[in-house]
Amino acid sequence: MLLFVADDLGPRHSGVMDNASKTARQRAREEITGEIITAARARLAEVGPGELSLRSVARDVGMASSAVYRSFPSRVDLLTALLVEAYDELGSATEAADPGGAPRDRWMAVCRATRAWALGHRHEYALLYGTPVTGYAAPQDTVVPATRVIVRLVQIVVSADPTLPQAAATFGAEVQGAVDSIADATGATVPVPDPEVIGRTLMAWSGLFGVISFELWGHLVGSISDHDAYFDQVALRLAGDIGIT
Amino acid sequence: MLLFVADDLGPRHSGVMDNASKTARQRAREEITGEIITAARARLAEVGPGELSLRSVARDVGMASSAVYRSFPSRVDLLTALLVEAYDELGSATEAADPGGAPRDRWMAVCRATRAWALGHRHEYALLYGTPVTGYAAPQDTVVPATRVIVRLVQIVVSADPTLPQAAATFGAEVQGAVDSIADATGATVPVPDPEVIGRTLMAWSGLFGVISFELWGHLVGSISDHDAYFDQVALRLAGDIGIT
DNA sequence: TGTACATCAGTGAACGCGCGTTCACTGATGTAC
DNA sequence: TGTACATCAGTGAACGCGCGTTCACTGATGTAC
Repeated sequence: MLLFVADDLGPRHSGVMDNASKTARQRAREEITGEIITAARARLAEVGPGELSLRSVARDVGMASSAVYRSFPSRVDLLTALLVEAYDELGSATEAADPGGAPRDRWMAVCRATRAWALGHRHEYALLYGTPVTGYAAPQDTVVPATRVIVRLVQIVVSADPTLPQAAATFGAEVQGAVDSIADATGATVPVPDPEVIGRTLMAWSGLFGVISFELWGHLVGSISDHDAYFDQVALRLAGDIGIT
Repeated sequence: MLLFVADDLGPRHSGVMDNASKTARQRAREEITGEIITAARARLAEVGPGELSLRSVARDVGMASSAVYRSFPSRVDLLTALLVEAYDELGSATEAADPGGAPRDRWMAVCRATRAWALGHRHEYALLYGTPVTGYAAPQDTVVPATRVIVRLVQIVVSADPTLPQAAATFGAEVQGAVDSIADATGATVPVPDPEVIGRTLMAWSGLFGVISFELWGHLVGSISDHDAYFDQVALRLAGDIGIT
């Protein structure tokens, strides 16, 4: 997964000033930047990220297309902002859906919430997990929200049982980068999980996105009649794979 | 998965005439259509399917853009032809990679071949399994090659053991569409597998595409250091899930 | 086998479009004294 | 508190681009007699 480091995306994300000390100009600026992002996300209900045009967004907001450049230096910066927002919203949605309690219930709830968000925001999902927009490389120096869901899943797996029931440990050193990232993301407030746990969670994670993508991109059409039931069965099986029963 | 039914895509695919009875015009026509497809696929080495333009292809072939319309009535028909070619090539690649013998070896070989093809043809992979190109719905009345890989996988699973070792049967009626499709595709030359086998294979199948997509779209960057080893471990685990040990 | 007409492949110009980005501008907001 | 200048947000026109598709055309290939 791509990991991001916070970068300056304009006042909206810098968040160092309290509202009182902001000038009217700054507040107006943030507001309009917010409107642009809102309009852009609304646009994503209709078209995919590759087709999202700055001009159409400007039109929806009711301003000259050139004015958008006061908030975003280019189209890809707008896309980056959308990416960050989407990761954050997905993160919030899954965290809100986590009921606590039995690991299996937590696991299923988070999986279902992820799918529900994807179904409800297909183009934003595509922005995050679909074919990357050409000419656009998600900047290394962006944000951590990309890790929110996986971090939560790892916690659930750990809460189930740190000693995984499966036979041999199969994930080792090649997963160390993920271990480090997650340690960073959780700010070491949580014991850093074992590479084996991370490896298996990562695998379940990509399996989860496999099913969701297949459903979303129409690859189940004609094969599966009850998508909800199918998804639940897959999610259950993924849970079993990582020692949640 | 999307299933296609053969449709007329011009002389190249109709294949009813033997070469002798074709006029020079028809042969020239097929040749040029082939050149267009070849050039278009070459173009897909550079840009994604959404950015593939008819004019760029015509330029590469060295003809007027309007001439392309003699072979394809519109841009999406070109895309459809590419889709069919790509499915076919992936199908051939995986079938060629199948060594026969032990189910586990066959399974791993087919999985690795799928990944290798994806890594070597990322934009064609994206055309098949990535975010669908906007405004483009793969026509219902197209081809069967989309099923070639999954059919092969099902055969491998069946060859391993028709009575799956796993506990409860979890896939039932909702998978009947897939059972029918696969029965159609194999032309009933093979006993139609159980819904349970199909369901689990389908699940492993989407898991497979989950890992491949994650790798391809850059979601493993910074987390996994050895992509080959990681993939093998995932493929092995998927094999275990469907009773291949 | 040769001629007369019909068919079709490919050309090149054109239409109309929407795009990202730049730029000189105006008017309003902010700042220093 | 008031004035003079600097800063900045948003405008509207423009640049240059590549796109999908259409259309009247020409020359070559095919067909009927």
